[in-house]
Amino acid sequence: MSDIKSKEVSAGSHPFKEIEAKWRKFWEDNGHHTADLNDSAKKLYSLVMFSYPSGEKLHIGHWYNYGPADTWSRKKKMEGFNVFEPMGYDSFGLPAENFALKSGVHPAISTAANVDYIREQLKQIGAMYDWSKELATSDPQYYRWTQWLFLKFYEHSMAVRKEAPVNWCPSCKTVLANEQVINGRCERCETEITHKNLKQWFLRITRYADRLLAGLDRLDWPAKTIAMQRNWIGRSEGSEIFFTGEKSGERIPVFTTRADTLFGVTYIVLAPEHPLVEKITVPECRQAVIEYVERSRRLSEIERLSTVKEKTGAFTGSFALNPINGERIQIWIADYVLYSYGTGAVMAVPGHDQRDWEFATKFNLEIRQVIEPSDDSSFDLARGAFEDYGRMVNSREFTGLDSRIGMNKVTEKLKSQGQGDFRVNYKLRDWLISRQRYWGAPIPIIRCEKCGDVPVSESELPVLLPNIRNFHPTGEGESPLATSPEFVNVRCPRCGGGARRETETMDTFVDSSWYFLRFLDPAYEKGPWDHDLVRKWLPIDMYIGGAEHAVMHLMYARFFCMFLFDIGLVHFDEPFLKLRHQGSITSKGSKMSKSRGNVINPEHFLERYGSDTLRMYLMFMGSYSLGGDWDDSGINGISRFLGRVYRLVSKYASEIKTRFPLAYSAIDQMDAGLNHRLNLTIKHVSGDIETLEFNTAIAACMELVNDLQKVSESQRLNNNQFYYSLQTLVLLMAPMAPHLAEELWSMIGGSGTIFSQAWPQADPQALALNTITMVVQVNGRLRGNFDVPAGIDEDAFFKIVSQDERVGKFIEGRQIVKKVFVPGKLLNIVIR
RNA sequence: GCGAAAGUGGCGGAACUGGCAGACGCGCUGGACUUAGGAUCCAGUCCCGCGAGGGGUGAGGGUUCAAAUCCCUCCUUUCGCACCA
Repeated sequence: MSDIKSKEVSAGSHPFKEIEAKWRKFWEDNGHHTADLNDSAKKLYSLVMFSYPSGEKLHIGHWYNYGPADTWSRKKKMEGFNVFEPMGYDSFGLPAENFALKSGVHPAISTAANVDYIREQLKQIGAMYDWSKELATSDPQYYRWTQWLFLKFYEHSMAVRKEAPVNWCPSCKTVLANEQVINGRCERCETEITHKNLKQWFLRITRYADRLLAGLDRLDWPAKTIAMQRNWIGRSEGSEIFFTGEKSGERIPVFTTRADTLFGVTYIVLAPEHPLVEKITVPECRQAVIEYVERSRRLSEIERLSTVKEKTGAFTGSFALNPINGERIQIWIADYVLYSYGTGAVMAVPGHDQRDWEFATKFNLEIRQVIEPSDDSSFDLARGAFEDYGRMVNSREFTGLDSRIGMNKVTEKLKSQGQGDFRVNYKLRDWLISRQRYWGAPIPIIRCEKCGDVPVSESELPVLLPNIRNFHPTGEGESPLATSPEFVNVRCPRCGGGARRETETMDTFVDSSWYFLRFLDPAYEKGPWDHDLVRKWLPIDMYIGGAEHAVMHLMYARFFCMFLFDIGLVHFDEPFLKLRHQGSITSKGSKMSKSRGNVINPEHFLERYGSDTLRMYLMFMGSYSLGGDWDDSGINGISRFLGRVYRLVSKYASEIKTRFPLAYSAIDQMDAGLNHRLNLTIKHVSGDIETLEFNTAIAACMELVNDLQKVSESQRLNNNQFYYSLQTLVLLMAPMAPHLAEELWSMIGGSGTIFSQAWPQADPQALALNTITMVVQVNGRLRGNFDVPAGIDEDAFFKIVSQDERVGKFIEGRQIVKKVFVPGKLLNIVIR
C-alpha cells in the first residue's frame, strides 16, 4: 500500500489532496510543461480560448473547456508530439472594466488581482500550461504591439476613420460592432441598441470578404461554424441598376438579385437615412417625409427589424425613370430598406417580392406580373407575390426567357448602355473598432488641425493608458480619456504644433485577434513576435473553445491573419486549421451568470473529490460538443472509480515493481479474453480521446477495470498478463487523470513523468477473436446467440443453429424462403 | 417566419458504414463484511407475463429479410438567421 494516508480523503476515493499537490509541484520544479520551442520537428500547438478576467472567477464551464482540451493534449504528448499549450488573459475590455466600475477599484488594480486569482484556479486544473509564456492583453508589453499592428493596418489604408450610423449601447455607453449586436441588443448587457451617426475607426474587413469565404473550404472546423461564417459574410450575386431622378437627373443605384423582374418595377424605395431623400423630396411632401425619417431614427433596432411589423413609409413626391423602358415611377422611403446594405435603395417589384407586395398592398401601388411559373401552374397575385424563378412575361424582347437567363441578358443590356452592371454584395460590414471606454488599448493616432490624422511613430509606442481617477464612461460618445489633459494634449509629430491624441480605445477583439502569435515569446521586444518561432510553430494545430465566438473572434482572427500574410508578416493565412467547440454547461437550464445566481464553482468539488475526479466527471457527463445541464449527482461514480483504480493498482504495486517495466512480448500464458479486452480498451480510448468523445473513453476504462477486478477476486493472476494490463491501464488513464496516473506510475516502479512514456498501441491480432458470438433471427426476431469460430460460413453456421432447439422449434415444418447471412454478425432465416 | 441539429429506462447517456437496443455510470432493490456506514464487495434493475413469449428508441405512416439509424408528415426542444432586395 502507498505510504500516503489521508484523513481528509472522501471515503472510497483516492488520497487526492497529497497526490495532486505533490505532482503539480513535481511538474513545476522539473519544468515539464515548458515546451522546447526550438525543437519543432514534431510540434503541436494546442490552444484553448483564453479567459477574460472579470469580477467573476472561473466556474465549472471554464473547467469544461480547459480540462478535456488538456486531456487531448496530454495524449498527443504521449504520442510523441512536442506539445505547446499556453494560457493567458484577455484582460482588457468591458467585463473587467464593468467590474472595476462596480467595485470602485481601478481596473488596473482589480484586473491584476483577478488575474492572480484566476491563475491559481487554472493551476488546479493540472493542465500542461507553459506558464513561462503567460500573457495578458492589458499589459503594456502586449498592447504596445496591438497598437503597432493598428499602425500597420493604418499604413495600408486598412484602418480608416469614417462617419457612419453605428450601434450605440446606452448602458455600456459605447459603440459596438455589428457582431456584438444580438437581436438588436447589446451582446454584453442585453440593453436595446440605438443608433448614432459618429465618426469612428473601422478596419476594412469587407475587403477580405471573398478571401474569408474561400478560406473556409480548407478548414477542419465544425460544419455549423463554417455555415455561420458563410451566412455572416452573406455573399450575394446580382446586379446594380441605375434609375434616374426625373427632375434632378440624379443617378439612383439599386441592388437586385432579380434583374429579370425589372419590367415589374412599379416604384422604388430609399432607406430613410439615404442622402438623396433630402434632395428629391418635393415641398408638398416634405413635412410627412421629415416626420417619417425622425420616427424611424427614434425606433429601436428591435422595433425596426421586427418582421411582423406592418410596412410603413412615405412618398417623396418625386419620380424616377426605369432604365429598361423609361417608365416613370414613384420614389418612396421606407424603413424596410436598410441603408447599410447594398446601395440603400431598392427597386420594388410587388408582383415578385413579398415585402414589396405587402408595401404596395398597403399603399395601393400597382402590382404587376412579369414572371410566370415555368410549369404553367397557376398562382394568385392578389394573395401574395410569386417569388420563384420562372418564365419572363410582359418584358418586351425578354419575354419567354427563363429567369436565370433573363437576369443576365437584362443586366448585359443595361451594362452596354451604361445603366447597370453585375455586382456582388455582402452582408459583412467593416469592423468598427472604436470604443468610448477607458479599459482598452488607446488608438495610436494624433489629430492635428494642420496635418490631419498622424500616426504615432513606432518608437513612441506604447501609448500608455493614463492612470486617471475617473474612468467612468461619459455617455456623450466621448471616451473618458478625453478628460485627461495630460493625455490628450501633445505635439504633432509632423509639424510640431499643438495637437490632440485620439481618445478612443480599441475593441477587445483586436487584442484577441493575434494573441496566439505572441504566446511563443510574450517578452519579445524586437517586434510583435519572433518570426523564427512563428515560422516553426504556426498555424495552430488544434483550437478548442466556445461556439459563441463563431462569427466574432474567429472571423476577426482569420482576417488579421490574412492581412498579416499579405503584408509579409506571417507565412500562413489561416490561423486555426482544426477547431472544435465544447458544448456549454448550463445550470438549472440557463446560462451560468452571477446575476442569475446559478454559477457553479469548482472549489467545493475540488475540496471534496479532487481535480482528477472533477475533470473526469466533466468528461463523463455526456458528449463534449453538446454540453448539458450541470448535475453533480453522478460525481460519486467517478470518485468511486478512481478510488477503485487506486486500490487495485496499489494492491499489486510491489508485484509489478519487481517486474517493471513489463513488455507485451514478455507475457507468458495469455488469457485471450483479458487480452482482447485490454487491446479493445486501447483502441477505444485512443480513438475516443482523439475525437474528443471522452465519455466513451472513460466507459471503456471502466469496463477494463471491471474485468481486472474480477481477475483480482478470482486470484487468476499467476502470470504477468494481469500486471501488464494494470500497467497499461495507468497509461491509458494518464491524460484523463494526470495526477493520479503519475502517482500510480511511480508506485509501480516508473520514474520521472508518465507523460514521457509512449502511448499504448493496440495489437491487431488480439482484437481479432477466434471465437465470436453470432445471433440468429427468424423473420427478423432474435432467437438465439451462438459462440462459433470466427470466419464460419453460412452453411456451417446454419447447420449448427438449425439443430439447436432454440431455433429449431421456430423453423421446424416451415418453408425457408430465404436466408440472410452477415459474416461475423448474424443469420436471419425468413420462413413462411 | 426560414435554416440546422436533436428527441432512447427513474436520471446522465451508449449503439461503427441499417444487423443482439439500453454499454458505462447515477439512482434504486436485495445480500456480504460490519458496533455502525453516506465506505467497500457481490447480485439484480426497460415494460407486460409464473412461463413460453409479447411490446418497446417523441407521434403516425413508409422502404427493407432486418430501422434508434434511411424516406415522408406532424409534435417538442436547442441553436443559428431574421425585411440583406
